[in-house]
Amino acid sequence: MVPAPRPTYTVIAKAAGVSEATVSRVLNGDESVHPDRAKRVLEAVQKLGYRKNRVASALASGRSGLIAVVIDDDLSVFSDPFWGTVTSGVSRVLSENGIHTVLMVSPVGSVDGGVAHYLKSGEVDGAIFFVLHSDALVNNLKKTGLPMVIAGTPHSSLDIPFVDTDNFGGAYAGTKHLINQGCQKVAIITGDIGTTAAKQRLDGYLQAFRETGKVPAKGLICEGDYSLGSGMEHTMSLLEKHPDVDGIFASNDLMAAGAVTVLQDMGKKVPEDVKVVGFDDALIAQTTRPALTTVRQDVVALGEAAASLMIAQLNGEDVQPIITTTELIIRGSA
Amino acid sequence: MVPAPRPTYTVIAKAAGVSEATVSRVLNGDESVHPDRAKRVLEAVQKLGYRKNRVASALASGRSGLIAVVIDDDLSVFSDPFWGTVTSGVSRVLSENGIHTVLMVSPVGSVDGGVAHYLKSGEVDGAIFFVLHSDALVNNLKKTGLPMVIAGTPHSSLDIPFVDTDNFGGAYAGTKHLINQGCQKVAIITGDIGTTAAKQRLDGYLQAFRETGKVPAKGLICEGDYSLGSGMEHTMSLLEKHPDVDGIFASNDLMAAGAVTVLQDMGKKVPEDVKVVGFDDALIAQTTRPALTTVRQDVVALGEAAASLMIAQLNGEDVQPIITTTELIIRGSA
DNA sequence: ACTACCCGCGAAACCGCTTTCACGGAGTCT
DNA sequence: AGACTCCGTGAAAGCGGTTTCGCGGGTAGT
Repeated sequence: MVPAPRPTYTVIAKAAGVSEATVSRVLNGDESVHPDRAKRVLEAVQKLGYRKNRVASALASGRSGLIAVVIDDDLSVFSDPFWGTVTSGVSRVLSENGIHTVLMVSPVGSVDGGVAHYLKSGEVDGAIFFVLHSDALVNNLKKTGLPMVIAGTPHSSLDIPFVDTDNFGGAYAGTKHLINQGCQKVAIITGDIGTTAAKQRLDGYLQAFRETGKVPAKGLICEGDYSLGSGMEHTMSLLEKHPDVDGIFASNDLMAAGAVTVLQDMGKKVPEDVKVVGFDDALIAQTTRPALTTVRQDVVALGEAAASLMIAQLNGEDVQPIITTTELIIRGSA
Repeated sequence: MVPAPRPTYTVIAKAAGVSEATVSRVLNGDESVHPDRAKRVLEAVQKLGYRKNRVASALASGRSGLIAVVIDDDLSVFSDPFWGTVTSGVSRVLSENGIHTVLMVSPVGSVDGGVAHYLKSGEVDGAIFFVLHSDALVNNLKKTGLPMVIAGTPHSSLDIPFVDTDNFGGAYAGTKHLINQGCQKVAIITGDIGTTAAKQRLDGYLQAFRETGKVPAKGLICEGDYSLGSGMEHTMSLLEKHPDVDGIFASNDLMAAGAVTVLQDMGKKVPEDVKVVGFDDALIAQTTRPALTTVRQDVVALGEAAASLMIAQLNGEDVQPIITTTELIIRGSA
């Protein structure tokens, strides 16, 4: 069976007794059409069940109604619920504005790869980047005038709008909490230090540390990579080199969970002997025993902020970076 | 700065000394063009850095090069790493085939909602559905001839290709393992029973149970919803009503993790007093103590299978449903 | 050598919508 | 009353490809 042929402007125009140009005006919210005619058009649209062909519309207008969400990585990032959640926040806000989300999960290595081509091809009206490993592409793309938003803080200081969690403040608060609870020797297990978020969290830790008047001993700063395994390994070597560690700030909950597990395996009690603070308030924070004290970030809000920054740009508005606040959630681990 | 205007067929045709029609033929792999001319075209394309405008191409050919991934739900589903992983598998395979993925995260309630309109509008060449709560839309869409793939088993028997994990077999194996380990009273915490996967897993459990010659006591079947919280609650009430439960099969790892946590909080030892088996082999399965014995499903493969089924359909091939196998991963919890 | 056929290729129509441009009529100004 | 603006509107020219159609020349058949 042949799918029912969809009506076109020609049909609507005829039915409403106006020209196609007028139909277009009405359908695009041009105020200058006489209300009576507009009404006739709308009725015809209604009656004939007309729906605009977005492809044709895109070709003629140069606006595709599509925004790319580019995740600079492979499967591993996306299997992290974090980005899934951000993405769905983005998708929801955009679709409320009649824009669809095109997903691109791929390493964005070169300025000349497939993703770059696609973004330059004008097929999308803008791009939102997650987990940028390098600013090269974004920097290059800036010249094309493509509206962009970066989720996470860019490495270099580009004047491209971005949204990010207050990593510094969150880490500061988390570390401060450990200190306030009486910890004398607080270590940090950082995330992948190639990411700005990890650096910022480290800075927050250092800041809190400095305020105590002490200098963080070497060896208290362990460079992890956000994985469960790295949380475990670093905790283990930490206990060897610094058996008197009594506080660990982990840059995410997964590593914090790893830390708790190892600590307990090594006979340390949490939080009595060693206190642990995580970051994210992921689900896992609730399943460890004791449950994790952690720095909560509002992930959905992050996605929504990214989307709204994009919408604002598409509307030609000036935009400022958005930093979302964190909240210290106190549970059993510290 | 104005973005460099991209060359069009007109330019390429002129440069290669052929007609636009020939350029189109060459670029679409029409064999009938003389090799020499084809070569000239290709050289011109190369030299001028030509890239086809997919929008124009879509309008003229009626093929958009876009596949929709429709997730019939709100944010909650996508925050589950499971679907994020499937999605990235889909996205990768599709993009290898020059197709982009449009993401739609939205309840697909009606046959007449926004998502339905979009899918009917011809903007996408096909649709892949996740977490279908109802077959209504799919059934309706079938008439339009839109190629579709369902990830997960459809509720009714539609002849729409689907990909799914062997839920029944996995649950059967998981339950059987509990029984083989000596469990006398095995309960199940199901997933959202509105999903076919949850039903199939329940069936697998029942099958294993029946083979023991016993009938599962009422109250041993707890209707959960895949959330951590429901795993915890059901385990709690289970322990009240059936203190002698010695095995729990949870329909996913999240609930299994909740179960383990609660069991331990209530003073039960896992696996000595109660054994627990999960499903998915999600990351969380490795972070509980003891780590979860669970039924692993290959999530990436599922996404890839869905994508390849779609590609096959687009190529006009006949396709059969794909059921991917599961594997019992034995860890500490059972 | 003459007609019939096939094949590679270009001209031109077309996909469905947007947007420029110019026109006619109403309203304004002198 | 005549000249001038302003405004709503339709005709038509694109947007950048794809595809049909038919032409001209080469091959084959008789």
